Parts: sequence; structure tokens; C-alpha cells
Amino acid sequence: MSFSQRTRLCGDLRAEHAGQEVVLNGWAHKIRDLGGLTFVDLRDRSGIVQMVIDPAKLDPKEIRSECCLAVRGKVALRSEETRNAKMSTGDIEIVVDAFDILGPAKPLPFPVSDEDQMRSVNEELRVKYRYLDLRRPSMHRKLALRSAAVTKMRRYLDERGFYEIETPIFTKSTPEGARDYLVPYRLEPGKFYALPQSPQQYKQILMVAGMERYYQIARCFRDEAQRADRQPEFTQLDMEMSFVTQEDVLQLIEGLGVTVTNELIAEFGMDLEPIEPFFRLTYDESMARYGCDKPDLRFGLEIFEITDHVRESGFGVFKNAVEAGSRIRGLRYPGGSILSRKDVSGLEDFCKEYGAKGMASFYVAKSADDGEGVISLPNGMFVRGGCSKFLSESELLSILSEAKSEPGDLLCFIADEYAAGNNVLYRLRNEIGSRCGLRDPRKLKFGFVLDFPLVEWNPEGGRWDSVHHPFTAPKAEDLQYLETDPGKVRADCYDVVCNGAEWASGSIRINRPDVQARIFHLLGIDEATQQARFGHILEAFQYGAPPHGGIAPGIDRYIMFLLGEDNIREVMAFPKVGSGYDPFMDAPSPIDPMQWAELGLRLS
RNA sequence: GGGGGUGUAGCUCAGUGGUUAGAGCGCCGGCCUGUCACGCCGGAGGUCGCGGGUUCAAGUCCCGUCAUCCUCGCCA
Repeated sequence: MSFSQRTRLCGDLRAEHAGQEVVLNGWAHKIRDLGGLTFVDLRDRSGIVQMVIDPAKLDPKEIRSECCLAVRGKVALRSEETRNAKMSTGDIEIVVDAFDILGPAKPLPFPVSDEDQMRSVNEELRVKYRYLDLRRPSMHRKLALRSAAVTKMRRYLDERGFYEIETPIFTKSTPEGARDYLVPYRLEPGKFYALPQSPQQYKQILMVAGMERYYQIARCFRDEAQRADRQPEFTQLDMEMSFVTQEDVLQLIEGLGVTVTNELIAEFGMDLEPIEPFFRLTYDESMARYGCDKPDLRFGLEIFEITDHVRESGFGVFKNAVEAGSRIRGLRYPGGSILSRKDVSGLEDFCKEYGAKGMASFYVAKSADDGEGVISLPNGMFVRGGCSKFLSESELLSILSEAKSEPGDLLCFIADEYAAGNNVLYRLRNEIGSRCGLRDPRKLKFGFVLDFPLVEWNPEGGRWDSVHHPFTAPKAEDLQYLETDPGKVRADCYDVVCNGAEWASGSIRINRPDVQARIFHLLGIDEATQQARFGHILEAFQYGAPPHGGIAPGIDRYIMFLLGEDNIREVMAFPKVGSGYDPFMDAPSPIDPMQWAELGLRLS
């Protein structure tokens, strides 16, 4: 089959092309039939151009929305009054001499050419008709950005001596972490491959194999509940390096992040400030100041602590909590003094959703007559309401000082055990940040969170679990506590966070069998289990394993940051819906009875 | 696994227990030579997610169920 092949792209045409004969290929974007004259906007990947058809010469009736066209015509300058300044091709139009419908189109399930209306179209429908949804220029731009991002990452790593190496998709289940997706093995019913949750073990083996610098745009599979930012399959830029320290890995990823991000911001004309060098926080600092290990540093609002100031307080809630071992910490809500009692009560309910027992608070008034029951303090400040009347003058002064409070604030307090309180304060801080509009949408605040603990106590299991994974190296100076005080051992383990979300996670790995053995002992993984699960990698490590480490940033999430998208579906070509269902392919779907038999499977 | 929201025309949504369930856009037909959200006239189009129940009467109330979106748990 032949067709009239294009000589130009729609979006490239300008006044300078006036008079030229062109052939264009594309889709009918919008059609305006005026009777004696028909306009059709033709769209290809490059943009949109208006065509004019004279029905006296050509019948335009067969042209329907989103049909695929080949068009022959002449570029004509539009008259002054008919130019469209809103279109980059608006100075010209194509006077059509002939057209072919290369692919006719049925009526559409949703208004493809109307970006405004598309914003509210049902998500499942968009996924089901993804090939139509993706025709939209806004969706094209997302995938173009993603393509450019991956290209830049590849180039950055290639220039630094990395090999791109593929690792298997059919691999072995390691029953730690997330649930595996499994693939039955036909030759021996009852045996299964697992799809990789990440290429973790392969990339370490590549270091044992002397590859020294590896990366891969790696698909990862995890069978867990979905979220707005999670899909059952997602993509990581997986990396590993030999003979490196933690600092080497950090500098590599920071260099990559800053370079690629700032190039993309410039090339795509994104409404974002160039990103700065990554901030650095230790895990302990991050927890103390922001209540979490992925702080949003687009705004300040740090957690303050007043435990020592209210130890003997007349306010029973605080005093009793401290006696019970809780800590009293809080956040300032800038401008929160205008909140009604009902608003504050709503804020307290918010905290309770995250497990808080309650939330104490008081207003920092602007003057002595700013509301009822104002207490004047000797430093010239005023407080009122909430628990202020139960606190002594010196307690109030200490609290205002710790909170770095300003007139007009609402001060919020959470009394709880450290970890539980952190969770509440983390959520509350983000909530206040949102309510006060403190998240600048033009900022991307990338940074490192360092020195994660090696293990954490699992109360249900009654054992120590790896915070990262069992191959994570303990810090050399903390090795001495491995048996005596495991919770105190920090790891050479690091995250990169951005705007309150985790971007990348990585660590220096254990390369010495004796240390690995101590870790397995700590984690309660006995010899037999070690052999069954990790025998292959443990043996590999007995043949001269180099010191090595790596990191793996999420590609999908990166594009979400750049675009300010809240949903991962928006940055993937073919996402699944929340249940893991693909409404286009109708997957998963039943298999033929023959296939059951062949695999030696049946439902219980 | 838990919580919340949504489900009515192709799409987005209205719809007080009571007549033949509506609107905008889209679609189909007609008119229209400068539109770019074209305009005007006419028309077709409904398993009110599904199943049960209450009621003289259910899109509307109740119970169950399914799907979807968000969320808590979960995600080494």
C-alpha cells in the first residue's frame, strides 16, 4: 500500500513557507464546517496546523475527528484579521488540493482534542483507550520528557565508564520484602520463577565479575497494594560500582541528578528553578527535625521540643505524658491564630487519624486585645486560648523561644513516644505546609538522607529486620555494637529524597563473608536458610569480591517530580489501574485449560 | 485487609420517594465563505454499575456485591 508521504511536519510551518507545495500526514484534530468553507486542524507529533478546504472542489464530509490523513496543499499566508496568535502556525494555513483518508475513525469514547475536558475523564477509560489518550499533545510531552531524561542518564553514565547490562526477568524468589510475581516452570510443576523486585543480586554479582561500573534501566516488579505513586511494574535506573566509598556514590548520583535535571528544565522550558546541590541530613537529624526520612525542604517549619520545659508543668497532659516516657514536641502554624476553635479541632482530628492521642495548642496573639483571655508576657508577646492558661509564664516563654514563634501563630503540640510522635508531626508538618501554601511549585529540593540504622526491631516477629537489605554494610565504626546493641549500628546506607518523596535508595554492600555471616546471625537467618536463599551469592563472594556499592533512583517518580504530577499513571505509556488490571489488554485473564494441564497446575 | 469518595446518554454532570429521567459537549441530518470553544435549526441516543429488599410507587431509602479513585496498613 502506498500513500502520499509527508514533505513537512505540521508544527514546523511558518510564514516563510508561504507559497510552498507540501504534503502532510497526521490526524484530524478539530473540524469546523462553515458550509461554503471547511477548516480542519491537522495534528502530527510536531504540532497543529489549520487546513482550508473548499467544498466546491473537495468534499470534506468523510473527514471525521481523529481520522488519519494524508494532505496535499499549498502553504498560504493568512490575512491580517484571520491570523491566530494562539497557534505557533497561526500566521499560515494549508489550502488543500487533495487528501486521502489513511485511517478512518469511529466516533470517539472521549474528547481527545479538548485538553480541558480531558482533565476530568474517567481514569479507567483513559487507560482502556490509551492509544487515544496518548494522542494528546500534553501526553506526548510527558513521554518525550521521559525519553530525554533516560537518554541523558545513559549519556552521563556512559561518559563515566559505565556498562549498560541487562539482567534476567525470570529469576528467583527471595521471600523478603514485597510479594513476588511468580511464573510457573513447565518442566517441573511446583517450581516457579519470580520476577525481580529489583536486580539487586545480579548487580552485585556483576561487581564480583569485575564489571566495575554497571547500570540498567531496569523494570522492577512488586505485588503490593497500589497507590497514586506506585504501579506493579515500575522502572529504576539501577547502578552499581566497585572500589567506591559512600561518598563516591553520593557524588555520582548528585552529579547525575543536578546535570540531567537542569538540562531538562532548560530544554523543555519547564517552569522550574534550576536545582541546587543536594542538601545532606543524617537519618537522626531528619527524624528529629522533620519527623520522617523523606522531608520536604521546600519549606522550613521544623519540629521543636519542649519536653524539658514542661516536665513539672501544671498542665497535667504534658506532665503525665513526660512521666510516662513520652516527649512533647510541636510545630508552629504560621498565621494559624485566625483559625476558629472548630478549625483547630479539625486539625486535632487530622492528627488522630495518624495515631495521635490528641493535639494541644494555643494561639500566639498579636496584641493584648487580640481576642479573649489574652495573657501578656514580659517579652512583649501575647498568648491566648487552648492550653495556654494551664502553663506558667516561664513555660510559655520557653515554648515561644523553642518554637521561634511569631505573633499570629498557632502552636501545636504532640505528646507521644518518639517514633509515634514523629509520624504525627511529619504528617502535620506537611499538612500545615499545604494549608499555608509553603510548597513552591517551582522548586525541586533534592537531598541526601544518610546513616540509616542497619536494622530495626520487629515487634511482631520478635526479631531484627534489615532496614535496607541483608547485604547492606554496617558502618565500620559501629561494627563493635553488632552483637551487643544492634539498634545502635548505623549502615552505609543512603536515600535521595525530593520534595517529600523518596527518589533513590542505595548502600555500600558487605563484601567480606565473615561480616555477612554476623549479619545473617543477627537477622536470625540460619545456615540452611542462607544456603537456600542466598547460597549462590554467598559462594560468589568467596572468590575475591571487591568492595562495592550502588543506588537506584526511580525513573517514573523522577518524571513525576519534573512535571509536578501526583499520579504515576501520567508518566507511563501503559499503566495498569489500581487493582493491577490492564483494561486495554484485559490482563490478567483466564488461560486455556491446555495451559493449566501443561503447567501441571490446578486451583485448590 | 481497613476507611472515605464516585458509579445516571459516547464524555462531563444535574436530578426534592410521585407524569414520558434532563443539561452541556459529542454523534447523525439540514442551513451557513473566515472559523479557530464557529453559529443556527432539527434528531437519535438510557440495563440510572449489578443483585436483593422496603414501599401503592425507588435513579432517589435499606442490605449486599462489583468496579474505579484517594487513603491507612503494606511496599527488604
